[in-house]
Amino acid sequence: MYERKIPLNLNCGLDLIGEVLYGKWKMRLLWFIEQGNKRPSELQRKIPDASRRVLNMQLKELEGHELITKKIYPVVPPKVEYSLTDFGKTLIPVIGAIGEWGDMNAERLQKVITRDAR
Amino acid sequence: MYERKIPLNLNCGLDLIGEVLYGKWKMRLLWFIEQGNKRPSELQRKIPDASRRVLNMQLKELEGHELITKKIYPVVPPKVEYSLTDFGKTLIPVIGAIGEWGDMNAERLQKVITRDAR
DNA sequence: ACAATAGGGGAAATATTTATCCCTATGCAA
DNA sequence: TTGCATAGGGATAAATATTTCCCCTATTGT
Repeated sequence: MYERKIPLNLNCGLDLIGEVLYGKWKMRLLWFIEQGNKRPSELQRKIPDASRRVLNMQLKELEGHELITKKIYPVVPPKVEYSLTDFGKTLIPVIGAIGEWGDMNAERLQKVITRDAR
Repeated sequence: MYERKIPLNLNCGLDLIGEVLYGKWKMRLLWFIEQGNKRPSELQRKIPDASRRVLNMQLKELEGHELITKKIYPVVPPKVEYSLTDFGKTLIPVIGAIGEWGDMNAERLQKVITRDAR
């Protein structure tokens, strides 16, 4: 995959959750899966700004971290469905809280983010 | 600073909060500032794994996003104190929830993260 | 024969983020 | 007088993340 040069920090809860939740699209993936968008193509439509490749990679990582499971139906054309694990489900309220704060403060955030153009 | 090539996504709450909270150390910075560690050197001691440079940069971004304020005392040697803004304070419960989930699931997270060595 | 569908992945190029190194300045203590 | 603490920043290198491009699977329909 990729050999890390800088050791992971796994000291506190924030470090740990960061390891499984960093990745530009991971929270959205979990969120949309929870909402019933189980198939890869659905997820890709929900998140059109992400490249297909990266969604696959992040899905695989989420699976490796036991937050989702992948079910492959042996049919043609292929059919795949992702679901949250029980573990993954416990993360939904947290993601909900995060998104809610963002929504509640959307205007102000828009302003401060676009101000310094970055 | 840095000229972005890929446009920002600012569609939903998750995008927005991501813009202000991504950055390896930002959540910890906010957290520690809230705990009363106001001076840069204190923060650096609290987060020894981060390079000094990056902490400064991320602090500056947090300031630009109106989550913290910076007070410079005109003394020598220099003294600087950061504080959360009212806006920043509203983020603390969210960060708390995130860290708490990480702490609660620390063992399991340790396991799944280190398993695939990355 | 060929396109369309649905899912996936290797390799290389880009983008972005962090780290490293070196330099500024002042006052105090050993 | 050297060293340390305090705060900060430029330049550059390295690490990591994401995107782009192209290819592969197998079947069904035209």
